[in-house]
Amino acid sequence: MQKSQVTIKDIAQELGIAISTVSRALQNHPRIGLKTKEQVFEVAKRLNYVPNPAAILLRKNKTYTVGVVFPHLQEEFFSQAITGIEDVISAQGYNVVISQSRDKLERENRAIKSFISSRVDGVIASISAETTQYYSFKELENYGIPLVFFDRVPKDVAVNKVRGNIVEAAFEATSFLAKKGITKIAILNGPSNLEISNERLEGYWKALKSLNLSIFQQYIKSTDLTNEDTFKKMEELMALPEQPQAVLCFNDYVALFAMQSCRQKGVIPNTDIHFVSFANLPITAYLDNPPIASVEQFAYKMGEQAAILLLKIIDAKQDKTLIPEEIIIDTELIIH
Amino acid sequence: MQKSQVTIKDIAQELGIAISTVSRALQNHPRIGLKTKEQVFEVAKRLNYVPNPAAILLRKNKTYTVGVVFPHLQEEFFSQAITGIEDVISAQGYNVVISQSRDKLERENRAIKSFISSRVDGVIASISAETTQYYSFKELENYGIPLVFFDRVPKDVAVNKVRGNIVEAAFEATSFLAKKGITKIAILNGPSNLEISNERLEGYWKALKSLNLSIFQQYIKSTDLTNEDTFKKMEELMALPEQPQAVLCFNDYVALFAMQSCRQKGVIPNTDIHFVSFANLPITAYLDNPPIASVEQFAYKMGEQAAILLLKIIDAKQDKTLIPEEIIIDTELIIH
DNA sequence: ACCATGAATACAAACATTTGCGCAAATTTT
DNA sequence: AAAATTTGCGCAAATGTTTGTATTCATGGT
Repeated sequence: MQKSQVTIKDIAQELGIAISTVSRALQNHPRIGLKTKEQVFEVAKRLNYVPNPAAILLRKNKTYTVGVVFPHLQEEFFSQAITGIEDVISAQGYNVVISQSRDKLERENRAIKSFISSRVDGVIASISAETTQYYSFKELENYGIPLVFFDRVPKDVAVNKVRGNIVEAAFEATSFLAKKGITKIAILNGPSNLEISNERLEGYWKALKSLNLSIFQQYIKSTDLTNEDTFKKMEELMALPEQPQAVLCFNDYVALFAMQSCRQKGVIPNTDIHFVSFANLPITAYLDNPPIASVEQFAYKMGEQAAILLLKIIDAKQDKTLIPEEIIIDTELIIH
Repeated sequence: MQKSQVTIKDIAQELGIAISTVSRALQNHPRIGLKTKEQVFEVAKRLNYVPNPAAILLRKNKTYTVGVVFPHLQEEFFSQAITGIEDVISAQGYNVVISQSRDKLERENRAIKSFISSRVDGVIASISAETTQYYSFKELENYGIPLVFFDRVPKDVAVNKVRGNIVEAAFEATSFLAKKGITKIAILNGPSNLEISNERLEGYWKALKSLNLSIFQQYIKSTDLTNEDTFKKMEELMALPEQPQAVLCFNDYVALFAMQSCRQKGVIPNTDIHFVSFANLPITAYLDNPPIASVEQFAYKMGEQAAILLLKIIDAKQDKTLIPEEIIIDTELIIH
């Protein structure tokens, strides 16, 4: 009972017409008569015809597939984004293939290589914590595969990107703390090769500056996003002679881990040291003692926008005049 | 600089040999001379040749792609499993395309239809909370597409499945509570069309029985896994004249939400009412007050096993004598 | 009666690859 | 030295679909 062998040839034979006529009929081509079309559709349904994607792909040179490479699926920020991407993409008849870099450059490169050899129509990428050069992404460009960066984007202007308004968000978050009368504010940032880390720092810096607060170099830490390093950097902050009263964390996961680090040292999170972070993930809703505020980045919406942009580029692929686009999604500081 | 057009024809032309020779050389066919092979590989590398998957697919009728349809990516249990699947699958040169059913039957059906029309080589599925009939899955079978069920599996014996030893786990979890001297143990289960719900109930039931504890019908509740319903069912439990002292929850998410429900009513989780759950997700590591114990199901390992099984079936596809296999992964009760 | 027009359909090439078969030349066996 | 086998490679068909061009047939205008 292998139905999969039915081709347009079978339909053509059944009706005694040409293969090309069947093909055009199925595509609703205007040059095919109405009755012929009806007959074709009837037979197609009866024989349980399913078009062979390989043949279509071969002819059209299009896979109707987009690749997504993100650092982690486990992080809700990314899985929410994927949901947004999937919704948009699949509504247009495309498929999504997902790879995780696990913040390793080597895995990221492998994923992209695989995208190239499977000839995806486009790629959405959020670079790994290790990525400092963009060789693989240049390869994509060489093969003419459209690319949209997501959240973790390169500094480079000449690329398509969808990102949050992080500088503004960090400014707001820092100001929020300062307005509570807190003056000793530290930042537990991400790795500096990620532009979103620099943006956080910039917003933090601007806020302190505008409020005439002094900036201490010791209050500025970066974690490589591993739990161990986050733990260590938080300990360093606590060990300072002037322990900070608040910490602005790279994201909720960093915040949660930093808070654990606190507890181990007998420091009570959000009482002794206040935490504010980025992402505002649903899991924080389950906590009795979440960060006192978190920047909502609307991951789902960001994903949607990235997908829409990518599809737009794919559709306009022949148009070489297309210039790279940057979409910035506004954030919102949520007080818990 | 569109390199993507390089075909074996170009390589053949460059070397002045036949296309078929190039094809065989690249496949390391024994009938091709060593020097020819070397030349072919050299030119292939130089021209940056990438095989066209569409053409291969068309000839071989194989996509080197497997479809995965899971209820949610957001749930760490599933994203961990996907990581396991991805690791195994991609090591064998396959790709993974992922769809989320969001616990909706209609989305599940759509995903499977899409898998059929994109001609995936196999499917791994964890059924939605709504699934009671398996029409779509039967379709897969009709098309001869191998299928492995994962975690949320049908009762049906005649299917391939990978699942945890849930009856045993529920028995252990319930016994654990009883041994603490707790006698009034409720269960906040998942929907009854999921076999894993029934298994939990069975283990719960057996444990109470073996300990000579009585079973109260009011202590047995099912949630449809939406937060609202979980909330409601937990409230019902609390409103009972004999409030339970402990609740065995379907999974960590249900537990966390039930615990929130407690707090709203002024009931202190794990003091007034103890919680034990399934999944033992990493997020519980971030909580100050997690369920007192959780059943580790080794999602990553389960994913690996499912992928291994699926690949095995794909490889043995011609062998019609293959009988459905059931892989059971042992669980472990983790005390927090 | 003749040509132009247009509709409806047929023909065939093209897409990139695999593979059965065949044909030489080279090597081994008798 | 003839026969048999092996080695190395080319030819061409086949996979299922799309699409440019050709063909047929009828209609209508002159």
